[in-house]
Amino acid sequence: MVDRQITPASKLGDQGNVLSNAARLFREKGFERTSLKEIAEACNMLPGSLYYRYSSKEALLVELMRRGVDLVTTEVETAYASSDDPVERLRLCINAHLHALLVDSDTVYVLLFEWRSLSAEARGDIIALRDQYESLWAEIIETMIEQGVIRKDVNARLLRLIGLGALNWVATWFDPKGVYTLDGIGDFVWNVIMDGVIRKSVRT
Amino acid sequence: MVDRQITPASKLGDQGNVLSNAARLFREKGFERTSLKEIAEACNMLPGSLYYRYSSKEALLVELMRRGVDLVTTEVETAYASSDDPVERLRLCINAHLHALLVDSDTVYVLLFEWRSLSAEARGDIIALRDQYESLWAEIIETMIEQGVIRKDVNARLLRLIGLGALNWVATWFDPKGVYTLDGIGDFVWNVIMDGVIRKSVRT
DNA sequence: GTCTATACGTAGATAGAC
DNA sequence: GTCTATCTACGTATAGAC
Repeated sequence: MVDRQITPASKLGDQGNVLSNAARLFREKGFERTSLKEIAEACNMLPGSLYYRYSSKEALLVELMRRGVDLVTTEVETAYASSDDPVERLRLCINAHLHALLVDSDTVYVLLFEWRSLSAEARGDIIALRDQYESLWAEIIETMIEQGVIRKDVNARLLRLIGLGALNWVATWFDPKGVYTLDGIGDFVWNVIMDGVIRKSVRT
Repeated sequence: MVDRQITPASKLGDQGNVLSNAARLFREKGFERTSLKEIAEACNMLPGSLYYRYSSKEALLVELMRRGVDLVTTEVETAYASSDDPVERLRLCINAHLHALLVDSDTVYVLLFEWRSLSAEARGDIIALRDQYESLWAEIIETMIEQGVIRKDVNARLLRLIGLGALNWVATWFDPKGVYTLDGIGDFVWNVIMDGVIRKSVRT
Protein backbone atom coordinates (compact mmCIF):
# COMPACT_ATOMS: atom_id res chain seq x y z
CA MET A 1 0.00 0.00 0.00
CA VAL A 2 2.96 2.25 -0.47
CA ASP A 3 2.60 5.11 -2.95
CA ARG A 4 -1.02 4.34 -3.66
CA GLN A 5 -3.04 7.47 -4.25
CA ILE A 6 -2.78 9.26 -7.54
CA THR A 7 -0.76 6.50 -9.09
CA PRO A 8 0.54 7.84 -12.38
CA ALA A 9 -1.32 6.33 -15.30
CA SER A 10 1.98 5.10 -16.64
CA LYS A 11 2.42 2.84 -13.63
CA LEU A 12 -0.89 1.01 -13.86
CA GLY A 13 0.52 -1.41 -16.37
CA ASP A 14 -2.12 -1.74 -19.05
CA GLN A 15 0.50 -3.53 -21.09
CA GLY A 16 -1.05 -5.68 -23.73
CA ASN A 17 -4.68 -4.68 -23.50
CA VAL A 18 -4.63 -1.65 -25.72
CA LEU A 19 -6.00 -3.92 -28.39
CA SER A 20 -8.86 -5.26 -26.32
CA ASN A 21 -9.89 -1.78 -25.21
CA ALA A 22 -9.74 -0.58 -28.78
CA ALA A 23 -11.71 -3.59 -29.96
CA ARG A 24 -14.43 -2.94 -27.41
CA LEU A 25 -14.69 0.72 -28.35
CA PHE A 26 -14.62 0.04 -32.09
CA ARG A 27 -17.38 -2.45 -31.59
CA GLU A 28 -19.50 -0.17 -29.41
CA LYS A 29 -19.06 3.01 -31.41
CA GLY A 30 -17.38 2.17 -34.68
CA PHE A 31 -13.84 2.89 -35.85
CA GLU A 32 -14.09 6.53 -36.93
CA ARG A 33 -16.40 7.51 -34.12
CA THR A 34 -13.74 6.36 -31.67
CA SER A 35 -10.84 8.75 -31.12
CA LEU A 36 -7.34 7.83 -30.04
CA LYS A 37 -8.01 9.97 -27.00
CA GLU A 38 -10.83 7.66 -25.96
CA ILE A 39 -8.75 4.55 -26.52
CA ALA A 40 -5.90 6.07 -24.55
CA GLU A 41 -8.25 6.99 -21.71
CA ALA A 42 -9.57 3.43 -21.56
CA CYS A 43 -5.97 2.28 -21.21
CA ASN A 44 -5.12 4.98 -18.64
CA MET A 45 -2.75 6.59 -21.07
CA LEU A 46 -2.48 9.69 -23.17
CA PRO A 47 -3.05 9.73 -26.94
CA GLY A 48 0.58 10.24 -27.88
CA SER A 49 1.63 7.17 -25.92
CA LEU A 50 -0.26 4.85 -28.23
CA TYR A 51 2.20 5.61 -31.00
CA TYR A 52 4.89 3.78 -29.13
CA ARG A 53 2.96 0.57 -29.85
CA TYR A 54 1.19 1.27 -33.14
CA SER A 55 2.36 3.47 -35.95
CA SER A 56 -1.15 4.69 -36.74
CA LYS A 57 -4.78 4.26 -35.84
CA GLU A 58 -5.18 2.02 -38.86
CA ALA A 59 -2.24 -0.17 -37.85
CA LEU A 60 -4.07 -0.78 -34.61
CA LEU A 61 -7.23 -1.76 -36.48
CA VAL A 62 -5.33 -4.09 -38.78
CA GLU A 63 -3.58 -5.88 -35.92
CA LEU A 64 -6.90 -6.24 -34.14
CA MET A 65 -8.54 -7.76 -37.21
CA ARG A 66 -5.70 -10.20 -37.69
CA ARG A 67 -6.35 -11.46 -34.19
CA GLY A 68 -10.04 -11.68 -35.01
CA VAL A 69 -9.37 -14.01 -37.92
CA ASP A 70 -6.99 -16.09 -35.82
CA LEU A 71 -9.50 -16.40 -33.03
CA VAL A 72 -12.51 -17.43 -35.06
CA THR A 73 -10.40 -19.80 -37.17
CA THR A 74 -9.01 -21.52 -34.09
CA GLU A 75 -12.40 -21.85 -32.45
CA VAL A 76 -14.10 -23.30 -35.50
CA GLU A 77 -11.20 -25.65 -36.16
CA THR A 78 -11.40 -26.88 -32.58
CA ALA A 79 -15.13 -27.46 -32.94
CA TYR A 80 -14.56 -29.29 -36.20
CA ALA A 81 -12.06 -31.61 -34.61
CA SER A 82 -14.33 -32.41 -31.70
CA SER A 83 -16.75 -34.68 -33.54
CA ASP A 84 -16.72 -37.29 -36.27
CA ASP A 85 -20.36 -37.02 -37.21
CA PRO A 86 -20.64 -34.52 -40.07
CA VAL A 87 -24.07 -33.24 -39.07
CA GLU A 88 -23.16 -32.75 -35.44
CA ARG A 89 -19.89 -31.20 -36.52
CA LEU A 90 -21.76 -28.59 -38.52
CA ARG A 91 -23.83 -27.73 -35.46
CA LEU A 92 -20.70 -27.33 -33.37
CA CYS A 93 -18.98 -25.17 -35.96
CA ILE A 94 -22.01 -22.90 -36.26
CA ASN A 95 -22.03 -22.38 -32.54
CA ALA A 96 -18.28 -21.84 -32.46
CA HIS A 97 -18.59 -19.09 -35.05
CA LEU A 98 -21.33 -17.39 -33.06
CA HIS A 99 -19.37 -17.62 -29.84
CA ALA A 100 -16.20 -16.21 -31.37
CA LEU A 101 -18.25 -13.36 -32.82
CA LEU A 102 -20.39 -12.54 -29.83
CA VAL A 103 -18.91 -13.85 -26.63
CA ASP A 104 -15.22 -14.57 -26.70
CA SER A 105 -13.89 -11.36 -28.18
CA ASP A 106 -14.79 -8.07 -29.82
CA THR A 107 -12.23 -8.52 -32.55
CA VAL A 108 -14.35 -10.75 -34.77
CA TYR A 109 -17.20 -8.25 -34.73
CA VAL A 110 -14.80 -5.49 -35.72
CA LEU A 111 -13.35 -7.71 -38.43
CA LEU A 112 -16.77 -8.31 -39.95
CA PHE A 113 -18.34 -4.89 -39.54
CA GLU A 114 -15.53 -2.36 -39.79
CA TRP A 115 -13.57 -3.51 -42.80
CA ARG A 116 -14.77 -0.50 -44.79
CA SER A 117 -12.62 1.65 -42.53
CA LEU A 118 -9.49 0.06 -43.96
CA SER A 119 -7.47 1.73 -46.67
CA ALA A 120 -7.40 -0.06 -50.01
CA GLU A 121 -3.99 -1.57 -49.27
CA ALA A 122 -4.80 -2.94 -45.83
CA ARG A 123 -8.17 -4.13 -47.06
CA GLY A 124 -6.59 -6.56 -49.47
CA ASP A 125 -4.60 -8.25 -46.72
CA ILE A 126 -7.53 -8.58 -44.39
CA ILE A 127 -9.93 -9.80 -47.07
CA ALA A 128 -7.36 -12.46 -47.95
CA LEU A 129 -7.26 -13.63 -44.35
CA ARG A 130 -11.03 -13.63 -44.12
CA ASP A 131 -11.24 -15.64 -47.34
CA GLN A 132 -8.85 -18.12 -45.81
CA TYR A 133 -11.21 -18.49 -42.87
CA GLU A 134 -14.17 -18.94 -45.17
CA SER A 135 -12.35 -21.65 -47.07
CA LEU A 136 -12.56 -23.63 -43.86
CA TRP A 137 -16.32 -23.45 -44.20
CA ALA A 138 -16.13 -24.38 -47.85
CA GLU A 139 -14.33 -27.52 -46.76
CA ILE A 140 -16.91 -28.34 -44.10
CA ILE A 141 -19.75 -28.03 -46.59
CA GLU A 142 -18.07 -29.83 -49.46
CA THR A 143 -17.22 -32.72 -47.20
CA MET A 144 -20.88 -32.99 -46.24
CA ILE A 145 -21.88 -33.07 -49.88
CA GLU A 146 -19.29 -35.72 -50.70
CA GLN A 147 -20.45 -37.82 -47.77
CA GLY A 148 -23.99 -37.57 -49.07
CA VAL A 149 -25.35 -35.70 -46.06
CA ILE A 150 -26.17 -32.63 -48.10
CA ARG A 151 -27.89 -33.02 -51.47
CA LYS A 152 -25.56 -32.83 -54.42
CA ASP A 153 -27.69 -30.24 -56.19
CA VAL A 154 -27.14 -27.67 -53.43
CA ASN A 155 -24.74 -24.87 -54.42
CA ALA A 156 -21.96 -25.13 -51.83
CA ARG A 157 -20.69 -21.60 -52.28
CA LEU A 158 -24.12 -20.02 -51.96
CA LEU A 159 -24.85 -22.14 -48.93
CA ARG A 160 -21.67 -20.91 -47.27
CA LEU A 161 -22.33 -17.26 -48.08
CA ILE A 162 -25.95 -17.37 -47.02
CA GLY A 163 -25.28 -19.43 -43.92
CA LEU A 164 -22.45 -17.25 -42.68
CA GLY A 165 -24.55 -14.20 -43.47
CA ALA A 166 -27.37 -15.47 -41.31
CA LEU A 167 -24.88 -16.03 -38.49
CA ASN A 168 -23.03 -12.73 -38.87
CA TRP A 169 -26.20 -10.69 -38.82
CA VAL A 170 -27.06 -12.13 -35.42
CA ALA A 171 -24.42 -9.72 -34.08
CA THR A 172 -26.71 -6.80 -34.94
CA TRP A 173 -29.59 -7.91 -32.74
CA PHE A 174 -28.37 -10.47 -30.22
CA ASP A 175 -28.97 -9.52 -26.61
CA PRO A 176 -27.10 -11.59 -24.00
CA LYS A 177 -29.88 -10.76 -21.57
CA GLY A 178 -32.59 -11.60 -24.07
CA VAL A 179 -34.79 -14.66 -24.40
CA TYR A 180 -32.55 -16.58 -26.79
CA THR A 181 -29.29 -18.22 -25.86
CA LEU A 182 -26.56 -18.13 -28.43
CA ASP A 183 -26.56 -21.91 -28.67
CA GLY A 184 -30.33 -21.83 -29.13
CA ILE A 185 -29.90 -19.48 -32.05
CA GLY A 186 -27.11 -21.58 -33.52
CA ASP A 187 -29.16 -24.74 -33.24
CA PHE A 188 -32.10 -22.98 -34.88
CA VAL A 189 -29.99 -21.98 -37.88
CA TRP A 190 -28.61 -25.49 -38.06
CA ASN A 191 -32.13 -26.95 -38.01
CA VAL A 192 -33.44 -24.64 -40.71
CA ILE A 193 -30.46 -25.29 -42.95
CA MET A 194 -30.68 -29.03 -42.58
CA ASP A 195 -34.44 -29.58 -42.52
CA GLY A 196 -36.13 -26.41 -43.69
CA VAL A 197 -39.35 -25.18 -42.15
CA ILE A 198 -41.97 -26.58 -44.49
CA ARG A 199 -44.60 -28.95 -43.21
CA LYS A 200 -44.09 -32.18 -45.03
CA SER A 201 -46.56 -35.00 -45.47
CA VAL A 202 -43.93 -37.65 -44.97
CA ARG A 203 -41.15 -37.13 -42.46
CA THR A 204 -38.58 -39.52 -41.04
CA MET B 1 -25.64 26.00 -77.12
CA VAL B 2 -25.90 29.48 -75.75
CA ASP B 3 -23.97 30.22 -72.56
CA ARG B 4 -22.59 26.75 -72.35
CA GLN B 5 -19.03 26.76 -71.05
CA ILE B 6 -18.37 27.26 -67.40
CA THR B 7 -22.00 27.03 -66.49
CA PRO B 8 -22.25 28.02 -62.83
CA ALA B 9 -22.86 25.02 -60.63
CA SER B 10 -25.94 26.73 -59.31
CA LYS B 11 -27.58 26.61 -62.72
CA LEU B 12 -27.19 22.88 -63.31
CA GLY B 13 -30.33 22.13 -61.39
CA ASP B 14 -29.43 19.25 -59.13
CA GLN B 15 -32.63 19.96 -57.27
CA GLY B 16 -33.90 16.94 -55.43
CA ASN B 17 -31.03 14.57 -55.86
CA VAL B 18 -28.89 15.67 -52.97
CA LEU B 19 -30.32 12.69 -51.16
CA SER B 20 -29.50 10.19 -53.86
CA ASN B 21 -25.95 11.45 -54.18
CA ALA B 22 -25.53 11.32 -50.43
CA ALA B 23 -27.02 7.83 -50.32
CA ARG B 24 -24.61 6.61 -52.96
CA LEU B 25 -21.60 8.10 -51.17
CA PHE B 26 -22.69 6.87 -47.75
CA ARG B 27 -23.07 3.44 -49.22
CA GLU B 28 -19.73 3.46 -51.00
CA LYS B 29 -17.66 5.02 -48.23
CA GLY B 30 -19.75 5.12 -45.10
CA PHE B 31 -21.31 8.08 -43.33
CA GLU B 32 -18.36 9.54 -41.43
CA ARG B 33 -15.86 8.89 -44.16
CA THR B 34 -18.00 11.02 -46.46
CA SER B 35 -17.62 14.78 -46.01
CA LEU B 36 -20.21 17.39 -46.82
CA LYS B 37 -17.69 18.73 -49.27
CA GLU B 38 -17.85 15.48 -51.24
CA ILE B 39 -21.62 15.40 -51.18
CA ALA B 40 -21.73 18.99 -52.32
CA GLU B 41 -19.28 18.27 -55.12
CA ALA B 42 -21.39 15.37 -56.35
CA CYS B 43 -24.33 17.78 -56.49
CA ASN B 44 -22.27 20.53 -58.14
CA MET B 45 -22.63 22.69 -55.12
CA LEU B 46 -20.54 24.02 -52.26
CA PRO B 47 -20.70 22.65 -48.72
CA GLY B 48 -22.48 25.62 -47.22
CA SER B 49 -25.30 25.35 -49.73
CA LEU B 50 -26.44 22.02 -48.35
CA TYR B 51 -27.60 23.72 -45.19
CA TYR B 52 -30.37 25.42 -47.11
CA ARG B 53 -31.97 21.98 -47.46
CA TYR B 54 -30.84 20.10 -44.37
CA SER B 55 -30.10 21.51 -40.95
CA SER B 56 -27.22 19.11 -40.36
CA LYS B 57 -25.38 16.15 -41.81
CA GLU B 58 -27.37 13.89 -39.52
CA ALA B 59 -30.70 15.38 -40.66
CA LEU B 60 -29.71 14.37 -44.17
CA LEU B 61 -28.96 10.83 -43.03
CA VAL B 62 -32.24 10.57 -41.15
CA GLU B 63 -34.29 11.74 -44.12
CA LEU B 64 -32.46 9.30 -46.34
CA MET B 65 -33.16 6.41 -43.99
CA ARG B 66 -36.82 7.30 -43.77
CA ARG B 67 -37.00 6.96 -47.53
CA GLY B 68 -35.21 3.66 -47.27
CA VAL B 69 -37.86 2.24 -44.99
CA ASP B 70 -40.62 3.59 -47.20
CA LEU B 71 -39.07 2.07 -50.28
CA VAL B 72 -38.47 -1.42 -48.99
CA THR B 73 -41.86 -1.49 -47.29
CA THR B 74 -43.65 -0.51 -50.47
CA GLU B 75 -41.77 -3.03 -52.58
CA VAL B 76 -42.38 -5.93 -50.24
CA GLU B 77 -46.04 -4.99 -49.81
CA THR B 78 -46.45 -4.92 -53.57
CA ALA B 79 -44.83 -8.33 -53.86
CA TYR B 80 -47.05 -9.65 -51.11
CA ALA B 81 -50.18 -8.47 -52.89
CA SER B 82 -49.15 -10.00 -56.19
CA SER B 83 -49.84 -13.63 -55.31
CA ASP B 84 -52.33 -15.67 -53.33
CA ASP B 85 -50.15 -18.70 -52.83
CA PRO B 86 -48.34 -18.32 -49.52
CA VAL B 87 -45.21 -20.17 -50.60
CA GLU B 88 -44.85 -18.25 -53.86
CA ARG B 89 -45.63 -15.06 -51.99
CA LEU B 90 -42.69 -15.69 -49.68
CA ARG B 91 -40.42 -16.14 -52.67
CA LEU B 92 -41.59 -12.87 -54.17
CA CYS B 93 -41.17 -10.98 -50.91
CA ILE B 94 -37.65 -12.31 -50.44
CA ASN B 95 -36.72 -11.11 -53.90
CA ALA B 96 -38.41 -7.78 -53.34
CA HIS B 97 -36.35 -7.21 -50.21
CA LEU B 98 -33.14 -8.04 -52.06
CA HIS B 99 -34.02 -5.76 -54.95
CA ALA B 100 -34.88 -2.84 -52.71
CA LEU B 101 -31.60 -3.35 -50.87
CA LEU B 102 -29.32 -3.90 -53.83
CA VAL B 103 -30.80 -2.61 -57.04
CA ASP B 104 -33.50 -0.01 -56.66
CA SER B 105 -31.84 2.41 -54.25
CA ASP B 106 -28.87 3.00 -51.98
CA THR B 107 -31.07 4.16 -49.13
CA VAL B 108 -31.96 0.70 -47.84
CA TYR B 109 -28.31 -0.26 -47.62
CA VAL B 110 -27.56 2.89 -45.67
CA LEU B 111 -30.55 2.22 -43.44
CA LEU B 112 -29.29 -1.25 -42.59
CA PHE B 113 -25.56 -0.61 -42.32
CA GLU B 114 -25.15 2.96 -41.09
CA TRP B 115 -27.61 3.19 -38.23
CA ARG B 116 -24.75 3.32 -35.74
CA SER B 117 -23.91 6.76 -37.07
CA LEU B 118 -27.17 8.11 -35.70
CA SER B 119 -27.33 9.96 -32.42
CA ALA B 120 -29.26 8.24 -29.64
CA GLU B 121 -32.33 10.39 -30.28
CA ALA B 122 -32.54 9.85 -34.03
CA ARG B 123 -31.75 6.19 -33.59
CA GLY B 124 -34.93 5.58 -31.67
CA ASP B 125 -37.07 6.98 -34.48
CA ILE B 126 -35.36 5.00 -37.18
CA ILE B 127 -35.33 1.75 -35.21
CA ALA B 128 -39.08 2.19 -34.70
CA LEU B 129 -39.61 2.54 -38.45
CA ARG B 130 -37.43 -0.45 -39.14
CA ASP B 131 -39.37 -2.48 -36.58
CA GLN B 132 -42.54 -1.48 -38.37
CA TYR B 133 -41.11 -2.87 -41.59
CA GLU B 134 -40.07 -6.06 -39.87
CA SER B 135 -43.58 -6.51 -38.49
CA LEU B 136 -44.64 -6.93 -42.09
CA TRP B 137 -42.39 -9.97 -42.20
CA ALA B 138 -43.74 -11.21 -38.91
CA GLU B 139 -47.18 -11.15 -40.52
CA ILE B 140 -46.00 -13.01 -43.61
CA ILE B 141 -44.44 -15.77 -41.52
CA GLU B 142 -47.24 -16.08 -39.00
CA THR B 143 -49.79 -16.36 -41.78
CA MET B 144 -47.79 -19.23 -43.25
CA ILE B 145 -47.76 -20.99 -39.91
CA GLU B 146 -51.50 -20.50 -39.45
CA GLN B 147 -52.13 -21.82 -42.93
CA GLY B 148 -50.09 -24.88 -42.09
CA VAL B 149 -47.40 -24.26 -44.69
CA ILE B 150 -44.72 -23.80 -42.07
CA ARG B 151 -44.50 -26.24 -39.18
CA LYS B 152 -46.07 -24.97 -35.99
CA ASP B 153 -43.00 -25.76 -33.92
CA VAL B 154 -40.86 -23.26 -35.85
CA ASN B 155 -40.09 -20.09 -33.89
CA ALA B 156 -41.55 -17.34 -36.06
CA ARG B 157 -39.46 -14.55 -34.58
CA LEU B 158 -36.19 -16.40 -34.96
CA LEU B 159 -37.09 -17.35 -38.49
CA ARG B 160 -37.69 -13.71 -39.35
CA LEU B 161 -34.46 -12.51 -37.74
CA ILE B 162 -32.34 -15.24 -39.27
CA GLY B 163 -33.98 -15.03 -42.68
CA LEU B 164 -33.66 -11.26 -42.93
CA GLY B 165 -30.08 -11.54 -41.70
CA ALA B 166 -29.24 -13.97 -44.46
CA LEU B 167 -30.73 -11.54 -46.99
CA ASN B 168 -29.15 -8.40 -45.55
CA TRP B 169 -25.69 -9.86 -45.51
CA VAL B 170 -25.93 -10.48 -49.24
CA ALA B 171 -25.29 -6.74 -49.57
CA THR B 172 -21.74 -7.26 -48.31
CA TRP B 173 -20.70 -9.63 -51.10
CA PHE B 174 -23.14 -9.37 -53.99
CA ASP B 175 -21.55 -8.45 -57.30
CA PRO B 176 -23.95 -7.39 -60.07
CA LYS B 177 -21.37 -8.60 -62.57
CA GLY B 178 -20.83 -11.86 -60.74
CA VAL B 179 -22.11 -15.35 -61.47
CA TYR B 180 -25.26 -15.14 -59.37
CA THR B 181 -28.32 -13.14 -60.23
CA LEU B 182 -30.16 -11.52 -57.39
CA ASP B 183 -33.24 -13.58 -58.10
CA GLY B 184 -31.10 -16.69 -58.13
CA ILE B 185 -29.83 -15.84 -54.68
CA GLY B 186 -33.31 -15.05 -53.44
CA ASP B 187 -34.66 -18.34 -54.75
CA PHE B 188 -31.77 -20.18 -53.14
CA VAL B 189 -32.57 -18.69 -49.73
CA TRP B 190 -36.23 -19.48 -50.24
CA ASN B 191 -35.40 -23.09 -51.11
CA VAL B 192 -33.13 -23.60 -48.12
CA ILE B 193 -35.64 -22.09 -45.74
CA MET B 194 -38.50 -24.16 -47.06
CA ASP B 195 -36.79 -27.48 -47.73
CA GLY B 196 -33.40 -27.48 -46.06
CA VAL B 197 -30.37 -29.05 -47.66
CA ILE B 198 -30.32 -32.49 -46.10
CA ARG B 199 -30.54 -35.55 -48.28
CA LYS B 200 -33.71 -37.32 -47.34
CA SER B 201 -34.60 -40.91 -48.04
CA VAL B 202 -38.16 -40.04 -48.90
CA ARG B 203 -38.94 -36.86 -50.81
CA THR B 204 -42.11 -35.67 -52.51
C1' DG C 1 -31.07 29.02 -53.53
C1' DT C 2 -26.29 29.29 -53.86
C1' DC C 3 -21.86 31.37 -52.94
C1' DT C 4 -18.03 33.55 -50.14
C1' DA C 5 -15.60 33.52 -46.25
C1' DT C 6 -14.66 31.91 -42.12
C1' DA C 7 -15.21 30.26 -37.19
C1' DC C 8 -14.49 26.63 -34.22
C1' DG C 9 -13.59 22.23 -32.61
C1' DT C 10 -11.25 18.07 -32.74
C1' DA C 11 -8.93 14.61 -35.13
C1' DG C 12 -4.45 12.02 -35.99
C1' DA C 13 0.15 12.48 -35.58
C1' DT C 14 5.09 14.06 -34.12
C1' DA C 15 9.32 15.69 -31.30
C1' DG C 16 11.70 15.62 -27.47
C1' DA C 17 11.80 15.64 -22.20
C1' DC C 18 11.72 12.42 -18.57
C1' DG D 1 7.40 3.42 -22.16
C1' DT D 2 4.84 7.40 -21.17
C1' DC D 3 4.09 12.31 -20.92
C1' DT D 4 4.12 17.25 -22.48
C1' DA D 5 3.34 20.19 -25.86
C1' DT D 6 2.09 21.19 -30.15
C1' DC D 7 1.45 21.04 -35.38
C1' DT D 8 -1.38 20.66 -39.12
C1' DA D 9 -5.39 19.35 -41.52
C1' DC D 10 -10.01 18.86 -41.99
C1' DG D 11 -14.47 18.38 -40.32
C1' DT D 12 -19.23 20.62 -39.57
C1' DA D 13 -21.47 24.58 -39.29
C1' DT D 14 -22.71 29.73 -39.63
C1' DA D 15 -23.36 34.70 -41.35
C1' DG D 16 -24.24 37.53 -44.74
C1' DA D 17 -23.61 38.93 -49.76
C1' DC D 18 -25.62 38.09 -54.13
